[in-house]
Amino acid sequence: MARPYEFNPDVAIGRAMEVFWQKGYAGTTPQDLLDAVGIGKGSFYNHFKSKHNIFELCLLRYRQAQADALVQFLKQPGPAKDRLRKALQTLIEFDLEGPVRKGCMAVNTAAELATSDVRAARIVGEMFDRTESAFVQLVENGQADGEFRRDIDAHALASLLFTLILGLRIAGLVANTPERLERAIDAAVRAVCTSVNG
Amino acid sequence: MARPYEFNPDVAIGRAMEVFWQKGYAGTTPQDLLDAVGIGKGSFYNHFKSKHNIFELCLLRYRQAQADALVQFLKQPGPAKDRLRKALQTLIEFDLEGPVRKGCMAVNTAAELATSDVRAARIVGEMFDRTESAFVQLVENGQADGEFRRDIDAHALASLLFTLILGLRIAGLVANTPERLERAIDAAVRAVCTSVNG
DNA sequence: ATAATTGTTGACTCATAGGTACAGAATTAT
DNA sequence: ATAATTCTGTACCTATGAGTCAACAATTAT
Repeated sequence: MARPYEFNPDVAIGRAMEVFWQKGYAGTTPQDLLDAVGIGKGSFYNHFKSKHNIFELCLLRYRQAQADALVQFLKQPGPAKDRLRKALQTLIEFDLEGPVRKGCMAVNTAAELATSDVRAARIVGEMFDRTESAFVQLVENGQADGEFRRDIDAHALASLLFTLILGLRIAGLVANTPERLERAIDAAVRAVCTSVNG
Repeated sequence: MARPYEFNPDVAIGRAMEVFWQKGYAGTTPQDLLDAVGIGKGSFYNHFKSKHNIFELCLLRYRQAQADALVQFLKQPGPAKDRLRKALQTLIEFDLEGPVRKGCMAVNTAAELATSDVRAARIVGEMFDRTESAFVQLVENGQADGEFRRDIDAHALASLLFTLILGLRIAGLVANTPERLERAIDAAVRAVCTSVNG
């Protein structure tokens, strides 16, 4: 019973997300968003209320997409150790592909806004919690199969691996070559898994 | 042969550094800096040229201070394993103390500016390189003494530990409790060191 | 066809970002 | 005392940030 949207809000959020992801919150201007989304200022503020509001929507979208991707990844068949290595390897390949290093939007947001934006910090914190939980699963699987060492608590190993990922994503932002990242991954997998020789 | 400064530029840089550290580059306004430094606009731009220029000075100052602190720390006597654990523990205590979570200025800068500011990225990248090198030393010591496992290359272990630190500093930004961080530290130390029972 | 409702456009606003320019103050050399 | 030099405070400037508002367009209910 009214005029319909001329744009798809979901698509708009996806486009805006890319901008925030690359430029950060403070670094993104309304004009950036208008250009990316391709609508006028009136429409923009009519639908999204404020810069901060659309930012939250973008962050939630990012979290959702990442959670899905991770679950998807962990569903794969095969030994836990292989899945771990593959996950980490895929991650740094993603982070290092292309000329522009966006890193992880959640990590970037933590660095920029954790101090000042309680709502953003909460969203990121919950995402971190969920992600770590997914790793607990992986580790428990790996321990059950004897691939991961059992002398260290599964939660502790998961925290280690998850925290390592956060570090990888920061390191990837300034890395010129993948070497450091690959060294870290290699050491992590070897340090966390039992050594099987053949 | 001219009017002397009415302020100490070194002190000014230290104050400005605190502001950038907490609010980020884009999030810091000229007014923030003037308030923190306590000088007028004319003086400010006369001495520091531009916001970006003083930011670089702050980042270099931060790097210097951190490098000194780390070297200082690694000079301490005692087993490498203890120094490692103490270093990590001290780090998260620093990051979690007080109500405001500033994190690490280099990490925050990487997250905010690595994409867009080549000069800042270089400074941060060099700082990362130096820090990792310091860890190589520690690991080699530890391996020589039989405290650290020798089946993983010292450089790889150092990369792992250094990357973990980056992750700890991100995780600390949104952590409500130190538990996750302590779990990660505990797992890391145990995964990297040989187990000595008694 | 018209009313009611909601989307769209673009002009407009106010404050601030990020600096510049310049007049005046403090110092040293002479 | 004065000149030369450099610092300091303040007014000023332009562009943009972030958003509001009013007129107009498109749709559905009746």
